[in-house]
Amino acid sequence: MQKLLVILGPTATGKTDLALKVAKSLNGEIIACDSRQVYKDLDIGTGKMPSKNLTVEKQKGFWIVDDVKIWLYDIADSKIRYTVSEYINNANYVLNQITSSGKLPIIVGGTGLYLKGLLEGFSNLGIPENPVLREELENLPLEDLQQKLKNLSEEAFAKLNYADSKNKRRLTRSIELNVMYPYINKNQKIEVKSKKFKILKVGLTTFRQELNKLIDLRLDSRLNQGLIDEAQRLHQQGLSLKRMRDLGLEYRYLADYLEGKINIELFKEQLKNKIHQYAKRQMTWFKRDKDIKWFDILDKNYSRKVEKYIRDWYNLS
RNA sequence: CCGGAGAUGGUGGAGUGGUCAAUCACACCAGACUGUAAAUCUGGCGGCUUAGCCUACGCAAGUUCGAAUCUUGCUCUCCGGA
Repeated sequence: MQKLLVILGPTATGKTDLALKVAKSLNGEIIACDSRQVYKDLDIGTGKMPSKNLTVEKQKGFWIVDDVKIWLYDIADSKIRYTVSEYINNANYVLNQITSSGKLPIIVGGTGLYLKGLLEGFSNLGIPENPVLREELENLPLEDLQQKLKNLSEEAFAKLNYADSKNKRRLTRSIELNVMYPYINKNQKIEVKSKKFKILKVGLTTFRQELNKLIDLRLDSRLNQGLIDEAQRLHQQGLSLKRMRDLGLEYRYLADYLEGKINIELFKEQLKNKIHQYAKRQMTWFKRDKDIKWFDILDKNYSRKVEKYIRDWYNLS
């Protein structure tokens, strides 16, 4: 059976570094699984630009970093929202390419939803967003959205968990789905990668406090790499502040900074906190997946351990 | 040294006699999440033997049935004047 390696974990744990090493030794190619690295020109803030002095060659649809192909960088326009559905299509395409060339595909990323969608498939992918409906629902209060969904389907509302039943965005999507259900073919096939591939999931993490320290250091190094210049350039090229805020984390606070709402000290302080929180959310998501084999990146023998673990899996059957 | 303002929970900052363990925001902790996912949302957040009790709004002493809220003294901080 074809093998598929997945390297995942919260931000700032060195997933790509590990992937590059493994790709070299096992003749692999990397598929990024990151909801923000897909956007063209968001290089420093999304961590596409390696911090070490590695060679980088940008090509259409992929980068070559240190002689290793990394797919799914720069495939979207940062001004336009890209979503899971597109990711799954794009990633499937690339996955087939790599597989048919006989190489080892290595999925690297921290976007849990994208990864899950790719590996397990999603049943609702056939139903795209409905801009007209969304605009109509956009400014309704929570209670109205809840009522609308109940009217459409009492069952659908009941299926939402407590947190989601108060989440406008989820309610909107659920309404959207239920409006469309009568008109779609429910027998669409869901491709499930986990059945086609022999998958190894490797998780990289460490203790919260240590992780936070790494995040802080990384932010400082991104600032040195020219993070602010990058944002300024993007803004000049027409990326609105509003859109930057939607992109989250560095770009959200960069927008505040460019607008003069916060100074550099506040920028760093607030952003660091937000990235810490983000890392925590990533862990919350990944913790549920019991197939992940976790490694502590601060363990003295970390490198040796993961690399051996991966090699053993690769060489076995 | 004189005049003025103020000291509230990890932080900012409400509250000016009872319904205050104290609005709210941030931070923090935990969680959810199948088309915005770096997004969005939920719960918790003084302590405990947790339908109750204890300790708390700078410190101390008072007034009152009752004080974070009123009075007096002390300590400290900030602003203005010497």
